[in-house]
Amino acid sequence: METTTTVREQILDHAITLIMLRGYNGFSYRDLSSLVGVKTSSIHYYFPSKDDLVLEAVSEYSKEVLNALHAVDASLSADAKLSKYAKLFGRTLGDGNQICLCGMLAADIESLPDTIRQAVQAFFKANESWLAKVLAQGAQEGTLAVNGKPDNAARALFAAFQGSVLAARLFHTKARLEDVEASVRIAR
Amino acid sequence: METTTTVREQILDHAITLIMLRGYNGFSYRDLSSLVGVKTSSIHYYFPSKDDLVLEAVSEYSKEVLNALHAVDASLSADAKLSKYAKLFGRTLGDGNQICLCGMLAADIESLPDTIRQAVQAFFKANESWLAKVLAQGAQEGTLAVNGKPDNAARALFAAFQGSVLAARLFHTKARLEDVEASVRIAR
DNA sequence: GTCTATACATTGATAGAC
DNA sequence: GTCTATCAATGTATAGAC
Repeated sequence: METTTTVREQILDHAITLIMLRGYNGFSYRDLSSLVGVKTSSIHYYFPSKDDLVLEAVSEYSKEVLNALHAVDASLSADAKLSKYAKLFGRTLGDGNQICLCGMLAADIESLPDTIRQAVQAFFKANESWLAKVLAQGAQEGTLAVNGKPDNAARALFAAFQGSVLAARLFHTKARLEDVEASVRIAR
Repeated sequence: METTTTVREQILDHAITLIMLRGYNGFSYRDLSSLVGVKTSSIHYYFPSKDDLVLEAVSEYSKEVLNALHAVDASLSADAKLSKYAKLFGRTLGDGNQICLCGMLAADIESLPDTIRQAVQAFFKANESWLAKVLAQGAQEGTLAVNGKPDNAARALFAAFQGSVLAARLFHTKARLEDVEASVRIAR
């Protein structure tokens, strides 16, 4: 099957990859130009400013991740759901030393306009709320160790995942992600 | 008392602040030039390349933070030590939307030479090992909820602190740091 | 040590031909 | 839509006078 990929889509995909690798200030239209094979002026045709491009990158990335979360089988046990989540978070790491796009942009947030901040905030909230449900389920099942209220614990857990991909890439090991998973899983 | 501050120290201090605010690719010698009041060529006199400057920034920052950790009263209870740590982590936030310098550089790590990677790794390890001791103490005292081995839990906890300062700045609230503290503190 | 002057590449962005 | 051509601004860095 032949999948048609428009130039616009290629630009956006490579932009997402580059942001996850080097951050907002670490890639340029020229980088995209050589990756996609069109001139920088053509990129400006699709995305007039860099902020336009990044905002769309956040939207696209968020859509993909949230779709993946929604696709997790609701009938699974809480600790199984958490494993899926950890795998999702670590996937990009192995392929190319990338971290979560929204975690990266959170680091770059002081260089970015408010529109992007809001989009990144929305991504954080969606993940935290998904994790809160999983933690609540895990507490009820007795499969996950939840200290305090699920909402608070979910925010702490999401932060731990964000921090752990940073460390995983820094140390070239996925073990850091497993540490986070282990910190809430009840040993059997 | 008159504290003499050399130009070199001023450059380094402002560099640390700027890295914590905008990251490696988000500040320039020109920024430092206008902050310190010397020309960029003078900055090159002290720090020939930007990487030299950043490496020294990591050393200086690490020294300060580790000194602060060492200064925490050893006779305190584990949860009191954890409070001190959280406060330490959140301090820079309030003053100017800064996050941990080494957390920021971990995000920028793909743009940096290996010397800096090693320095950032050392900072991570030192913090994780300090936290591991606190968690072990807390488990014994019954003041902290530690799931699994202290070493693993400490890495997860440090990641949570790193992630939570990102979120705290993103949402303009220190509550995210308190969530992390609450996730390990046993309610009384 | 600090400056002036400058080199030289890269950056995001625009105008206009095709 | 994609290109060529060009822009002004910014980036790190160096040479050499004082």
